[in-house]
Amino acid sequence: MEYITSLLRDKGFKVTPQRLAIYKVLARTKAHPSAEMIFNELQPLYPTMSLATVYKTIEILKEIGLLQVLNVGEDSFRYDANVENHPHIRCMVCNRVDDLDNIETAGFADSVAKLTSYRITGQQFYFYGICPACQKKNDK
Amino acid sequence: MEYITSLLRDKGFKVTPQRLAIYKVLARTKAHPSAEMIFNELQPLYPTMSLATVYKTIEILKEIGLLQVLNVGEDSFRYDANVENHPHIRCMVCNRVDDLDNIETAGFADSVAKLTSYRITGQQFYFYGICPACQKKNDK
DNA sequence: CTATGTGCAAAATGTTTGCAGACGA
DNA sequence: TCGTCTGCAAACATTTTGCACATAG
Repeated sequence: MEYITSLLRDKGFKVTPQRLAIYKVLARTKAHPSAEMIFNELQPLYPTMSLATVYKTIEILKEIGLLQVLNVGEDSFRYDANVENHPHIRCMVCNRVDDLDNIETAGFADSVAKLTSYRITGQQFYFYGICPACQKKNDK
Repeated sequence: MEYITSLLRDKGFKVTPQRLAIYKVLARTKAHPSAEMIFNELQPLYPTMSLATVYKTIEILKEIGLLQVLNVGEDSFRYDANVENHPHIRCMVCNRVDDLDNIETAGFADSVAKLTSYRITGQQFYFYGICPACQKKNDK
């Protein structure tokens, strides 16, 4: 948490309560919230904050490497303060998005580079399915 | 191409010139076009076709399993008439999207299922980088 | 002939932008 | 104090919807 403060300053951005609050929401959760989810969560504490501020802050956090952007096939983007490369899985019923740690995905980039002559800069692995909770609901 | 005709009819959809034309565009290309790209390509031949028709047709083609939807991190979706599961790679400079055949991605789903208790229904692997052509341009 | 499809325009959704006043350094 | 940031409203881009007319079967 002190990290974001000095990182913002180092990169020439000002440290504001809004920016800290938005990052704190992301850092605390594993729910991979969208901009609107972040906005809603902050409403009680920061009733005057606008969605535009959320988007502008996300842009900065992405730029300084404090979050990564996810595209799980919804209309909106989701954000993850865990910037390490790891796969994600979305429940197509309740739309929750979970991390998949413990899945080995390194090594792909090299073979892709050899196969295509692309210079690889990133990767995202997404899985889709039905989460345990939604499976139970449907069984009833 | 005769396949789509009978498939549409079997599923209770009517066969129209627009639907055939849209599918033909998708079936012929490996460029993974967006709705607007499809629309633009059909403009000369079908000047009265509307974007709404493109979207409605895409919805049907997805439903009957003739296309898959891609999310390569852009604001719009892209579509692929190759419905087999295969990874994709996007050039972050020119935004072209290429197929990655010859990359083994099966086997993941099983270990994900075991690890998470999700019932897996699909997966998408995306790579990001710079394509050979754009690398050359930048070197100059 | 009838039900479904098309094309238009309007609406809905998610995101971005411009700008006046607020505030961090 | 000065330059950046916030919050608002308007603009934008993509996709969806409602409806009158057209058309496949």
